[in-house]
Amino acid sequence: MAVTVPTRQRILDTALDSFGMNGVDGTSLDYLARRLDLRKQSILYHFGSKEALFRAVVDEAATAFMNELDGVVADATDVWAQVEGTVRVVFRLAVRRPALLGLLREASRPGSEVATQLSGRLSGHIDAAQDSLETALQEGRVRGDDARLLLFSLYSTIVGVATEVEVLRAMGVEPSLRTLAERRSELLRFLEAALTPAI
Amino acid sequence: MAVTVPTRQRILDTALDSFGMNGVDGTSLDYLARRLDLRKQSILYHFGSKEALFRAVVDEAATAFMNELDGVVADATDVWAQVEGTVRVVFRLAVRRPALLGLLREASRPGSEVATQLSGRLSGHIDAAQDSLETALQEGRVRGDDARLLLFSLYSTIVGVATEVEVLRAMGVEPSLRTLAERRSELLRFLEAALTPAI
DNA sequence: CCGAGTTTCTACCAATTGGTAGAGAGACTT
DNA sequence: AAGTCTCTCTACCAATTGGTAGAAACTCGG
Repeated sequence: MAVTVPTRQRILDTALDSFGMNGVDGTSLDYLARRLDLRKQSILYHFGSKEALFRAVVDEAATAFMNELDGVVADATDVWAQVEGTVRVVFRLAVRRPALLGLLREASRPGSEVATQLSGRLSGHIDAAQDSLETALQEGRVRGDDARLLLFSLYSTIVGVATEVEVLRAMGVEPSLRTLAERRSELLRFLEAALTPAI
Repeated sequence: MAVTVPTRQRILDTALDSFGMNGVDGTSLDYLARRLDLRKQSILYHFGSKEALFRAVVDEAATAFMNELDGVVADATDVWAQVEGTVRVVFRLAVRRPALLGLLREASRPGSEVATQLSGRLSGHIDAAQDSLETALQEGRVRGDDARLLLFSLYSTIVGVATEVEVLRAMGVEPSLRTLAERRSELLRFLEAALTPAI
């Protein structure tokens, strides 16, 4: 049986895709409506304005991202397993849902107004990760001083390596499933070295 | 004596600033003209189209970025000194010319058409860095396998930590000169650990 | 079958977009 | 003084932007 997706959800999905791939400014309501085989007024009926639509999409993206991470953190026994899991999740998203990562990039642009909103939605996860990193630091299982800044370095590295495909191309590596896998294992060795305490 | 900057250069500077801070789609020619106290037709006289202006700005940004890096690489005696220098340069830019880093981010967006152009302008530097990293790897002075992928990890980490201010804010760290300095030393320890060969 | 939501539509709108055509101003050469 | 070259201007333009007003379909309980 053909399950019909509610219009509101279809709009959210298509907007997430286009906002993530072409940017918010690079996406017009008319373009979205065309892709959805709708009139833009129907979009405006569901989400009063383009701004409001963007905010809803950011919320959707934050939820999707958290859901992906949730499974990982639940299974993880120690910090290193959490790092490995996060890498796995982010790289899977880079393949299956690049628009999702693109949207996070868009929403976390310096000076972005939705950034605070995004922060709020993710703060729970961030705090949890920070706590477990803090503990590992105190017990000497991980190298480093400041848990927050260490977490920040980890995040920047993982997301950067997974998403900066154009920089990679500039280095003469054509993005593909194989080079992505190589990138991933190189990244894991990199992070392991960065986190392993000096003997 | 008041040195008058040529109009063409003024346009480039203002466009670099606005493209980097608000994005290309978020910058209209009229807005640029207003900031320059000009009519947009004058902008179009100097750079046939907005596309062409963007390409010129990318070129300008690539040159500026390379000039900043040049001094560092020239003085650097070994790989670690190069890394340290690159961190210094990128962090200085994050303070003094955030728009420049913003523009590189804009130009290196996945699927960007100017990305190839940017690559071309930076390929010399990339190759040089890769070579010196390759040598260090072979001599065992640095941990790792693939010089290209290692360089890519390094770049992603450095630029990410220097520019992802909204993510940092999400972690409860308000960006300021002091926290920037802390971020920088944490990053250096992080990178040092990641690059130091196992004993 | 009927009325009340709910949803999507047509018909507009003012403002803004990037871009063209061509006039005029200033400087420099001859 | 005349002509030429460089540059900035006014005057437009068609297309597109996000958004409003209100009519037409739907769906569904009574």
